[in-house]
Amino acid sequence: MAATILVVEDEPAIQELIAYNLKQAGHQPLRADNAEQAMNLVQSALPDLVLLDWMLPGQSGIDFARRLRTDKRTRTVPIIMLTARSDEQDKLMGLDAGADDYITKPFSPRELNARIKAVLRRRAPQMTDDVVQLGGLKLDPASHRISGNGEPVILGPTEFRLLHFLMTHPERVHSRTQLLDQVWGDHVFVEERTVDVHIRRLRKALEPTRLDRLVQTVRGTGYRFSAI
Amino acid sequence: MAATILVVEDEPAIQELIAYNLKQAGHQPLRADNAEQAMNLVQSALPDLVLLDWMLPGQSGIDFARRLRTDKRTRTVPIIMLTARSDEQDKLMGLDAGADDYITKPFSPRELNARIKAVLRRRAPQMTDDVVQLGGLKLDPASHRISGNGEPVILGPTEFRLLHFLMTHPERVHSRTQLLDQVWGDHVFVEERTVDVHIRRLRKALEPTRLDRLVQTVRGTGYRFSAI
DNA sequence: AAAAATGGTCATGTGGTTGTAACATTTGCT
DNA sequence: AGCAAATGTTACAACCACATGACCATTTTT
Repeated sequence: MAATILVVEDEPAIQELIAYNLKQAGHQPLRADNAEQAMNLVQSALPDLVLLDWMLPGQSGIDFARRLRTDKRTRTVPIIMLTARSDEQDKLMGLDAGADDYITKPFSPRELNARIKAVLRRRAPQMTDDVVQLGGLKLDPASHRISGNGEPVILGPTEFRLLHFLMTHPERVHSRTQLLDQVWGDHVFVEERTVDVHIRRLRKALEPTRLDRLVQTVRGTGYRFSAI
Repeated sequence: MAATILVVEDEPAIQELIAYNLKQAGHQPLRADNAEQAMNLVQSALPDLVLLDWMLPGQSGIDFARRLRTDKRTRTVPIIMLTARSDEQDKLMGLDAGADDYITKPFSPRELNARIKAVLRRRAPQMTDDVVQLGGLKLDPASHRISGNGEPVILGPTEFRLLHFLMTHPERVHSRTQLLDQVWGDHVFVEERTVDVHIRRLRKALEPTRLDRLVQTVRGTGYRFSAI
């Protein structure tokens, strides 16, 4: 897991409860009481997921969701709406505003965690700690171990994240820019060609297991992980 | 086990019965008839678990649970709700207020003990008295003794708790923050690097048995206990 | 009260990690 | 074939994370 999750909730008790549960589940909660505060936090550090209360003082939750969806940088951040009403209309509006899921209060911590995991699995699988097994390679985020054809593979931190992302998004080409955004993170200023170097290091580490062939170059476009 | 368990129950007969059973199971019961009394007890000595009656005179059980969850110091204390109703709605609200489990009256001592053990194990496996044996290391919480390959290992209190946590959560990387939360307690303000020092002390104590290799560094992420 | 144990912080050294540049090689195209 | 663009490969310097020992304050034991 270990995702950074922004909680936008004006009720202190509920905010506290949610933050506590997120921490227990291994996430890192960021808190905001209103949309403006949330916007500032998003500006400085892009969260991996947003838990957004429907009813907020000032700008409403839906408006905030729409703003997130408008900006290119924040467009892909998953959003889960928290709502007190179980009204179908609200659900539709929330989903229309770009929410990935919504939870009706009151909800149990168990349900919250389940939905967060589901959304992350769908939108950012490299954030979960599910074991990824593909083409003879096995990557276990929890124990931070990799094995290829049974043999252990040793990687540096960056190569580990890179491989994890590639394995959770296989059979599709990623441009260098996309890889920088996803693996290095937002707000990082690094040369594009640096990706090449890390791809090289990754391949080199995989060579002993002959699994370096899984990391493929697509000339003019980027790189791809393919088990086929 | 040997946990300190706070029983909040207004019915004297039931309180007595529960306290007796807890004592039989090796726990140390603290008793309170109402929320205020319970709050005082919690203030003076933090229990390892709270058994909380749903129906209380004055402040209700749920409110008390919420108060426990709000205060930083008591946030992590597991709560088991005792309820006469078997209503599904109540179950959800109890969990929402932060309860870890609930038992419907009437219940058998056996069921109570099972749930207590389960909650303690789930919430904090390192709190139970079960002997942990892994990779040639044997840690006995009850006698507070450790042996590596048959030879006794002497540890300070913090190193003991650290090793206990690591051994009950093996094959998985823990960040310094997680270790501080789990081993030191999350209301403590300590430098992250302090973890390094205690890892060092733990390793040093394990060196004579050559078992220090079980405590592994995962650069950029944290530490891992691995018997593999 | 003295002695010992414990716990947290800091300074320092070391080795791993990272980004970049420079050069080599491959690829696609005319 | 010859050329230009894209990618592979290597070397390296700066940086960062970790290990380690020392130190001091505090607590516990004697």
